[in-house]
Amino acid sequence: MDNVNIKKLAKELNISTSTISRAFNGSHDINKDTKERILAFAKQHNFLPNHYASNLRDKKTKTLAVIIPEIANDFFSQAINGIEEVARKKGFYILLYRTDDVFEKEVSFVNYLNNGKVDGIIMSVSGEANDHNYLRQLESKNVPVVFFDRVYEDIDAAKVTTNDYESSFDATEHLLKTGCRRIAYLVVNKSISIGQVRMQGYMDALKKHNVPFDDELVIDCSNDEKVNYKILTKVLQEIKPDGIFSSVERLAFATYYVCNDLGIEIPKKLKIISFSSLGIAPLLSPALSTITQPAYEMGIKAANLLFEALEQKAAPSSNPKRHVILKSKLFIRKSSAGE
Amino acid sequence: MDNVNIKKLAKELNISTSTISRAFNGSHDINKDTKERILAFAKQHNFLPNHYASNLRDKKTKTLAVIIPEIANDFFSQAINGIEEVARKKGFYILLYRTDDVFEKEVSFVNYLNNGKVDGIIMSVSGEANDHNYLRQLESKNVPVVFFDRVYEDIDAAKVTTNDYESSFDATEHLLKTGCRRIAYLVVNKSISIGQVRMQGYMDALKKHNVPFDDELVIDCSNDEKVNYKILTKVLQEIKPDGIFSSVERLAFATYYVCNDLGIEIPKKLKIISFSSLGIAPLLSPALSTITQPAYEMGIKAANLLFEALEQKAAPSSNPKRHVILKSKLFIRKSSAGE
DNA sequence: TTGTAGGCGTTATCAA
DNA sequence: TTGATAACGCCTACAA
Repeated sequence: MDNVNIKKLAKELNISTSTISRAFNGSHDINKDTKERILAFAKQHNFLPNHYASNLRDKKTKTLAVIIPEIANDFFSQAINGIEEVARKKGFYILLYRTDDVFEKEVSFVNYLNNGKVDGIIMSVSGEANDHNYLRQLESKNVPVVFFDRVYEDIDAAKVTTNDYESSFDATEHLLKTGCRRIAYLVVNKSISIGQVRMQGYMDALKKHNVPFDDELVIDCSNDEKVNYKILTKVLQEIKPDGIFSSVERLAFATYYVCNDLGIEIPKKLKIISFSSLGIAPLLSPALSTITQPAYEMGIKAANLLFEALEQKAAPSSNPKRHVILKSKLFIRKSSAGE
Repeated sequence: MDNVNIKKLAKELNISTSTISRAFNGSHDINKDTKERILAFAKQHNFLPNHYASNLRDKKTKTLAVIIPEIANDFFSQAINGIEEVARKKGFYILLYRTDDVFEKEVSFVNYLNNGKVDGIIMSVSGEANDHNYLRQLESKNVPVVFFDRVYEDIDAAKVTTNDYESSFDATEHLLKTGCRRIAYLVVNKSISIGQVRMQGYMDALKKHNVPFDDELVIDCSNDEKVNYKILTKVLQEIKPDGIFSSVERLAFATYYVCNDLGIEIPKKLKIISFSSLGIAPLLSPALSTITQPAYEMGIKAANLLFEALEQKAAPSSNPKRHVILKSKLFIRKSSAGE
């Protein structure tokens, strides 16, 4: 009996398809013995109701999409862990998509999802001042979206972020207190909201301490490691900052490499602090000071918000579109130590 | 016009559903103008053929499952990148599942997939001397499986691994040449095949250099960081190895932490080398010597093998079940430097 | 080049 | 407690 389906099973068992269906769907309108007999026989024949057929009937996919800029990154991989955790408990599947920070990929993938492929979407975005209609179309199809970390302000969806402004302010202030006066701000994409918020914290801390803001010290980097290496080499040689506040982990690493090669001592000649979820930051040479976001918890929270929205959809009452802000932690280590 | 489907579209356009279907499936049996008119109208109404309905007809899901022990790990996240890369080009979706190295989760997830949910599976396994019938059932349903890195030898599927034996041999020999005589082998699960192969390389290198194998130096660790910390503290204090060969990145990090706390100097008092895909290994204090597997390439290769199998299924001719072995690279850094 | 119609495998409704 | 049946949305063989 190849390619078992509910009909063949029904024939074999001399029973109707509906009863079999009931056996699999936890219905109580079924005799216990019948149910057991069916499940045993089904197991023996390696049968499970076809997921796609069920979906077609129910319009529930039990699947959610996770769209993120990168996977090989401690922040995002920990966030995925959190999402996975929740999804698993709910019996949901996870569809993963990586945008490489390319806005067009994000758009094209979201558009693909616009056909009932998933029940909901969790994403960390890759664009900013763009046309976000592709997301509004999802709304119109009742596919809830939850943003985490990198969000679009103009889209009315649930959001999970961290207290980026405060953290940036504190980190910058910390560098100032250790004596830095020329603090470079490293960013990958100045224009995205998260880059802007973090920069605002940086600027306000400077202001508070009467250190003039210098445009030259805002270093716009790329996604290409080699390009970043060149940019940073030039910065360290020519602009000569005495402190680095990196809004992205990757750029802190690049700075370490450049310092190694140029023989610049950290923290003696240059102090560094960075947003980073790297677990082994204490093991770096020197140990890296970090602003560490609760990546795992953010994933958990984002998933929970999504499930709230999904359950709302079933029984709408309150507004599940909330903005949750979790706190990052500042870890001061050797890389930004004072004398 | 809410909940657009092919029928409503047909009515609106005064055209049959088949023609619309043709417009979306690259059929050539359709007038160019008609096609354009349909696609334009569909786009305007935000319509895309329902994925689940198409699948039900075609029995093709355009989806593949990736099952791995962990996500927040440089090796696996890079491998996912490779898989994603290939899948994207083929227009496939990726369903991600993490087992946490728990065999039961692997079994239960694979069983869930046994209902036409995916076209194929790529996995790195989490068990060993177990009953693998749950995988054989997939075979019987013609769902191809490709293993990478951690494989089940007894399952006849395509496999992608690295030259673990050689690498382990070389790494151990390297430690011996720098003067180590009491080299501890750190492993998470001795019994899984990859742990065994790596250990064999270790043992054979010892033998070649006439260093007796000491069972006490094989350290079986756990998945819990705290437990590992305790185990390793005890090992370093009581068994006092002069070299560490770690089969898993995580355990090398744990060793670093313990050495920091016990004040054991690396590499002076203890030399370390580890399997690891960590990009910033050179930035550790001291820089970590690594055996680095081509994680990304392994992902690419695994995905390619899977697609070969899928295409075979369509037109069976040769046997796509192959075993590809890629080479790891040894990077000798400060952590295992001689005097 | 286009249209008609049946069926993919499941489940909910209704009737028995 | 069980059974018959229609419908979910799409695609393809066949007819026109």
